[in-house]
Amino acid sequence: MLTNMPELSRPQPDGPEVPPDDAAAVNALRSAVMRLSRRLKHQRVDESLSPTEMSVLGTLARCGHATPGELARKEHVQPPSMTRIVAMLEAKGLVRLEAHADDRRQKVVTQTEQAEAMLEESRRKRNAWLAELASGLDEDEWAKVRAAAPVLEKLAQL
Amino acid sequence: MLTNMPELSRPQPDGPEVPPDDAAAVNALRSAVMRLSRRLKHQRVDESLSPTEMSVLGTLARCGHATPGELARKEHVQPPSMTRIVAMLEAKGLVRLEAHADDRRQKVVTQTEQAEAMLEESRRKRNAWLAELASGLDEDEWAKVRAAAPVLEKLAQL
DNA sequence: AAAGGTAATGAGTTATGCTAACAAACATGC
DNA sequence: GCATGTTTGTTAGCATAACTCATTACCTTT
Repeated sequence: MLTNMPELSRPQPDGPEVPPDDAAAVNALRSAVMRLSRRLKHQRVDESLSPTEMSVLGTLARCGHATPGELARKEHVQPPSMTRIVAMLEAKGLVRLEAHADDRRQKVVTQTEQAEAMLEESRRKRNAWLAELASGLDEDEWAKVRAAAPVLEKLAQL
Repeated sequence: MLTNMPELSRPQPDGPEVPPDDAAAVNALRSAVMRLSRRLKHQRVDESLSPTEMSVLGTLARCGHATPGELARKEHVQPPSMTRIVAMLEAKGLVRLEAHADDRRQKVVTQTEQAEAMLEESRRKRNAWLAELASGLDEDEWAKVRAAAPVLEKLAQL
């Protein structure tokens, strides 16, 4: 079923033709992403933290620090939304805002130790949720998800 | 639940609860799903149709017809939300509501030809988007996504 | 020094889900 | 046959979290 592999990575898209297999894949992907995102909303560690706020903390954990504008671009959110999110996180003591060294317009957001602890708890809860979901998949299916996860993350950043 | 897990921990059985690989995978998956869902919102064919409404149309295209309650369960949405969505779709002429044959409480939702045409245009636009995204992935990466897409769809339904 | 561009923010609006309460149609007890 | 409880869909009201537009502060270029 997955033996044939159409060539997607040709540099120039010399036609809007897309193999039907890929059309079905993107169809399934879109539907699954929308429904999964809805369910993920209910899987919060802290009820007072929205999924995007959690995602920002995750990004900060990876990047170390970032300006609000950078965060907005990474999360695909408009700058005003990020302003509110950062303000909320600061009010909860999860991030710290400092002045930018070179540009006083910008600010630098860094996570606090409290955020690190919360992320650890979040990982535990996500793992529990994962274990429950994984019981509905066989090993082969889960292997496919695991292989695709980093690619999906890259996809979300493109 | 953890005991119900299939053999997820292959080579290193000494992990704490969940193998680190899987923890990283679910981490990446969660982040990617949230961000992708946000981007998908901006990839609408018809600006006046929300992602969930599009998803309902897709479900109808697969199932042929369904009652509002069935749709609510499939989309993981509460019945009142589905009522509003169906009403919106009917107002736009994309679905038709008929009386249920056996149970006069229920209604049957079917898509119209107009919806079929819109879905076709939607596929074209999604394919264009896919082609653009695919240019950022190499062939191997895309193959992983394609293999995982059906599994993700199953995951969303569990 | 002035003009224009960029970063962050404030205010107000919109979108989209939820819960609670309700009406109509079915199912089951006597 | 009728009363009682259950299921289905709906209505109303509300909460959240995003958006757009406008404003302020700061940088950059001329």
